[in-house]
Amino acid sequence: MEIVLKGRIKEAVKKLYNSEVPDEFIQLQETRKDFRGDFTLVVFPLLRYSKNTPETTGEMIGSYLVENCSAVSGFNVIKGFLNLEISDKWWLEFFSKMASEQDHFANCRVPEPETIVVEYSSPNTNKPLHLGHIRNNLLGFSLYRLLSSTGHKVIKTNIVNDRGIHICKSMLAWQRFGNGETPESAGMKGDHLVGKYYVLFEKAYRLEVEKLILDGMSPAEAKETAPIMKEIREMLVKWEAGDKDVIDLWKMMNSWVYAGFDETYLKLGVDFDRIYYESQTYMLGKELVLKALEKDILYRNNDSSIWADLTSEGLDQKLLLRSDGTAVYMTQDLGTAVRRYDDYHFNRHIYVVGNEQNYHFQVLKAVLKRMGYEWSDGLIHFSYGMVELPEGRMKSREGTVVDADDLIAEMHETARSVSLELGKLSDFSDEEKEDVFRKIGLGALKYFILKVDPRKNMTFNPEESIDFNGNTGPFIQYTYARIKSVLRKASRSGLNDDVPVSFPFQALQKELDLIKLLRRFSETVATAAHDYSPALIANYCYDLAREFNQFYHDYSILGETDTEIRTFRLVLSKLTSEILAEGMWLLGVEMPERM
RNA sequence: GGACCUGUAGCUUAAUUGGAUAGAGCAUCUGGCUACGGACCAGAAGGUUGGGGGUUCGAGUCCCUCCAGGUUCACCA
Repeated sequence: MEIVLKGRIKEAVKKLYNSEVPDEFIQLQETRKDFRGDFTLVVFPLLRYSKNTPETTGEMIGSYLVENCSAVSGFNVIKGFLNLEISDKWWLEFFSKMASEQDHFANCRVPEPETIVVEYSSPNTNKPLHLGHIRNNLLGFSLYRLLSSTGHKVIKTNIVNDRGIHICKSMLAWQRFGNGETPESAGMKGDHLVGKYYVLFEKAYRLEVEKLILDGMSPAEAKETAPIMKEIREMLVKWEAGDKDVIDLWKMMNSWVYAGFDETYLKLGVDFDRIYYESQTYMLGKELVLKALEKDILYRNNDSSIWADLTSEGLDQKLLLRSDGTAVYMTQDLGTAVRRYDDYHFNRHIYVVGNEQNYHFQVLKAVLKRMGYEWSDGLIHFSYGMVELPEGRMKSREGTVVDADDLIAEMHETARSVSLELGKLSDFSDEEKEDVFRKIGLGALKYFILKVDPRKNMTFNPEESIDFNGNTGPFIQYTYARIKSVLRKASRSGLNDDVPVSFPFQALQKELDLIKLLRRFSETVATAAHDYSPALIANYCYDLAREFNQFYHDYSILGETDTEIRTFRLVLSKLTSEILAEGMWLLGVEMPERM
């Protein structure tokens, strides 16, 4: 519609003022609710062609459109805004077409699909997933659905940080305090068990440091010389040397963690096409660095560590290999990027990683570019804000981390108690009930996280449980369930909800509002995919659910005696439920048929 | 100190990317269930968009400058 209107407006300016207007001067937008009309043309940019007042220019273009464009039924001009009214007939025809389409994403497909790698999750194998990971996973997964819905080929990947000194910590603590404990014997999820030993290590380490300080050592020196720290370093050296005992222990404990992660991923409803392990890419990174050194892209320091000088790009010196020749974080990320390009030849590579690593990704791009990889322009850091608690950042050492599994369980529990209090689902079996509670609890959590601008830090207050009223996932799920209920009742009564070819009656305001909102779906999906913004989808779904609720309260659906009007309302309801489900699907939220 | 990000009602937040009177939810107050589901709807109250300048027909949005907060600048990952 917009395209047609824009063309006509161009035509109008040409006829009326004998000038060609560039596209960006034709600013067409949806009319605000408080004004009469459907689309609004901002006439200010056109004044240079009309050489007239905004009001007169608006009047002239408006009259032209009413005469020459059948869809435009009227207009009004307020200040410099030309509000165009689209005929009900046009809206109803549009609605019929949309309701009969099988694939609601058809209109948002991009003309040239790309291959896009999305990396998300990126856990460490020394502790369980927490609330920050939940945000990461939900954003990553939703980006995948958004981008693939617009026609791109998207590969979901994960990079597992499975090597390094932090991993050795839980291994050592398990050796020392574990007595052969396993997830089975402890009755714990594997990742939680390993996390427990990580905490035990930190405790033991702190004790040793405190003792040394008491003996008169400086804090810095104490941290360096604590015996347990020494053991850790020895263990890391053994790991890198491939010592059988250490490697076996590492493999065993990692397998526990992976089993635990898999369980959490399954509960969250996210998955991956390909998992990369740092332990398998850091060697490639080392090779790349050494090769670049030969080409004088990098330089070697006196102590034989290797650095990149990025001062000409406005960045600092960056270490790429330690003096002892071992790899750092950046080294392995260089290796991972190159390997992924070899694997997929992506057009874009999106890293879903917290904003604390903004600098890291600037450097990563710059170094790859310098090494001659032109595709590094396609690396995108999707940077999101931290999840904080009311008292500040989550600190694993202080035990203030909100555990992912615990939170999911709590949401499920809250959904259960709210539902039971409302007396719902009394005819459901226990399993059916639990499944619905799970969907609602998870829906509340996902929506709560995805509806906010990813760039912003968000605070999560564990004391106040996530709302189920207002702008929330359950509100949208509820609206969906209610529509489904109406449709069930209609089909039991043998009422028709097929798409009629035309609606020969005058539609009411709320009905038109709903149709207008439905029309915006494909446009919203396209924009959200382009801007990497699941929040846009979330807010759209909320608007739609709200609009439907108003419509629902104002007008009878099943009680309407005129067959055509009732059919129309049934189809309208059905289409709304489909679009709601599609939108929430993009966010990874499941919709219960009843709740 | 350098770089980057954020600041909108008491709280959580939106604003079609520079458009009209800044829009919602929570909390507070008022009204509405014999209609197809009240996890709802309607209404009231709540704002100097952190402050100040600038750009123009027009600024929450762009530029400058302060203020506040966060992140980062590691031979941690």
